[in-house]
Amino acid sequence: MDKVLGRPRDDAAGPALLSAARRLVSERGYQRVSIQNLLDEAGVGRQTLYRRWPSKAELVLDAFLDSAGRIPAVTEGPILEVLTRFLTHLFANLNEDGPALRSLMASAQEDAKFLASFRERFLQPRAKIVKSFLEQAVKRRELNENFDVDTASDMIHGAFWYRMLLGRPLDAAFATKLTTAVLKVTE
Amino acid sequence: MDKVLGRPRDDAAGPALLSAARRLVSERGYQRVSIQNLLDEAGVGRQTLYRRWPSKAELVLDAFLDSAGRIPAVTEGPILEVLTRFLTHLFANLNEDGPALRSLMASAQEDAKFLASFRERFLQPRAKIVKSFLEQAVKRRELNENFDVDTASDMIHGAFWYRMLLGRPLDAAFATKLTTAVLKVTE
Amino acid sequence: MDKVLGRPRDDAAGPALLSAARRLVSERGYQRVSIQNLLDEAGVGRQTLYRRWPSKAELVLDAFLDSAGRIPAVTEGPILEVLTRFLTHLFANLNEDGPALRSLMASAQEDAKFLASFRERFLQPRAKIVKSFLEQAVKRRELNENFDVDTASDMIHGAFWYRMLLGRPLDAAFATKLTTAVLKVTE
Amino acid sequence: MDKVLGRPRDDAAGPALLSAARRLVSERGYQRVSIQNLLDEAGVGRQTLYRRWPSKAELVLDAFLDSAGRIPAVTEGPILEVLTRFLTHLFANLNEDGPALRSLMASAQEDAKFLASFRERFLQPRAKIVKSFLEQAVKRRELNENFDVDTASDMIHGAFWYRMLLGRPLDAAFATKLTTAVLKVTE
DNA sequence: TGTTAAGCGAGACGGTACGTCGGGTCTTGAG
DNA sequence: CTCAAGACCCGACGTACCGTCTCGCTTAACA
Repeated sequence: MDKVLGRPRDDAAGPALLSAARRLVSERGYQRVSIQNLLDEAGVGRQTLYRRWPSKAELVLDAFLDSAGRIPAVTEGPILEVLTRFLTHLFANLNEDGPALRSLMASAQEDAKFLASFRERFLQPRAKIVKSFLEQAVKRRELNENFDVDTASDMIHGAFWYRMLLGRPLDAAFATKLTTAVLKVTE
Repeated sequence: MDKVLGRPRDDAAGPALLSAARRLVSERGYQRVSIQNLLDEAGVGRQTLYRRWPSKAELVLDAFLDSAGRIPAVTEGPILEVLTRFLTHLFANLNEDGPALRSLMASAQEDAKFLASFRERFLQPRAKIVKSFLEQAVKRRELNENFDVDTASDMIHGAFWYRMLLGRPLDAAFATKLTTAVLKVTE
Repeated sequence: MDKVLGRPRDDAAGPALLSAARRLVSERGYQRVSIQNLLDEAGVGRQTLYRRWPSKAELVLDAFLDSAGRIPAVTEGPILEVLTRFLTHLFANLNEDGPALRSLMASAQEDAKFLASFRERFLQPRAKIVKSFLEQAVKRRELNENFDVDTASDMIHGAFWYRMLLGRPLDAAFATKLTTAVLKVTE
Repeated sequence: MDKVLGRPRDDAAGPALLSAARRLVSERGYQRVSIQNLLDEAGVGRQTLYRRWPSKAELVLDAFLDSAGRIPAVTEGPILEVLTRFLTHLFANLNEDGPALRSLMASAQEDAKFLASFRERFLQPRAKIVKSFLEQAVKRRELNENFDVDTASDMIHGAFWYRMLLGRPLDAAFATKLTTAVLKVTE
């Protein structure tokens, strides 16, 4: 099974492209990195990239996919603390990756296929974490059973993306204000 | 004192470009409209555009600037109604202009100067309307005096931009949910 | 050696451009043919032209390089006849290619590098033919051994270019007058 | 008659443009001087130029018209001397004006109307001088009565233009060689 | 003295061409 | 079948000129 004819794929090529993407996009910004730049940096041929990703956007998405992904999703403690801690860590990571994420969101606006990828692979997983926090809090009666988890999630992610896209700072203070405001809803 | 040397600019050229931009971008989408398309549609020379706007993005921003700007900012009635009414109208207008606005937000992510324009000329004026609603409600004790107007505004605009950028629907139902959630804060 | 990395150049593209250049320049004249016209006619991309030639002038030079090059350089017979026959054929060919050659000479006046190309690749080879005729005639004592071959060549080519650049006719009659005058020098 | 309504033309504007043309074209070369450069240099409006000349080429032609025009057409002495003296002076003047004249000849190749001007106003007058030398020499039996004045003139001017257009030197030595060769014809 | 009309500098106008750049596809020979 | 290399077609971009036009002002001759 799994007959593999011909020369096997170079296992190093993919990672080389991912790290090239991370490095160059962090340095210069998404738009100012051309595909040729990535190929040169990774020492890789053109087709080798297109064999693995359909576009620059998808490659860069993969390169930054684990951004803010290693956030310790500690569930213990009151929901206010849990959420604030999560957002604080999230925001801290954005100092580095924020610019790339903004560019990815921008690319998604002109390419429906990429928007779908971006939602499914990046945004929804992060939304689910927040929703699960809230759902657990509802379950253990910390939040009212009528609490609108979906809208709350939209408001949290919306507010943070909105500020990020506008180039406004995201810090611990804002994390606190945000969670406080969202959770007050059920007070 | 406002020296007016040389042939005066053609008063019709600017509007012609603006309406060309509005028309073409609405039809085909921002990315699929080239500068040449705009020139042809407006019947105008290349320099005439570059004399007035530094980029396609700035022109299109101007073209869609009054989008959702004619929304009846009626202040009367309870804040919940006022805000819901405002957002419902706003969302209704976005069926037409939404795609263009998404493209403008995207352009702003790769061009700091344009982001500044976009914030000052488009986003902030709209944010001010919402904030003034909330401030008036605070003043007349409809909302608690500790109500965090700024964060509430970020959550409202954030949630709506977030949904729009993700291609999710913006309708009256969401307007209601959103205002309800935000205002519950002071209950 | 002669490393051949990457996709080889399309052997058809160059000839397609050359024949497009020949066809269009002959029809409309050099100035009225844009680079885009050539690309469209040849069914070729922009870079494909710029990869092969640095300018329109160089391409057109190549296209007309063999113009008047297939002239039967028959050496037999008295020098007067040889030269007259050569010039008559040369002039006959210029009905078609004259306009292009005039444009090339014009282009050469504003571009030193192109002038060098034009001299080396077009003018000097043609000058050599005439000089060799005269040198052979000197060698076989048909012309005086003091005969100034270089100046004679300048006068012949000068007279013909001068008339051509001035839009005056070049016919068999002029060929005869010219050779007669030049050769009388040693009578 | 000659009713002159309206503001009279500024007598200084024409000369200002002529001298601007002379100065700039001598410095940078014809092609690298734009019409705007000429206007700026002359401190003159666009329409003021176009009211006087139909094109840059015509203006520059006027600017360099008297080039080599002040050559002392001394008729005395043997034709060889007369002609050599004339050409030597002519060539001496070309060190300065040669580049401009080459550009004018180039412009004439793409513009039939300008070619006519250039012939009539520049080339023919100079050709006439040479022809009159030769005709006088024929009249006084210094040259054979069958001497082909027209062809000789073409060869002289042709040879000198040819060398000039090819960027080859024009000096007293060449003047001598040229006249010697041409006049040998009747020996 | 006031009117008329052309000239003036300035600069905007519609066009056209240019050379560069980037994107995604295709095609070599080598591995 | 993959690899690096690099050619292919396409099309957008911003710049630079060109020759025409239009503004408010100036300069005379005419009324």
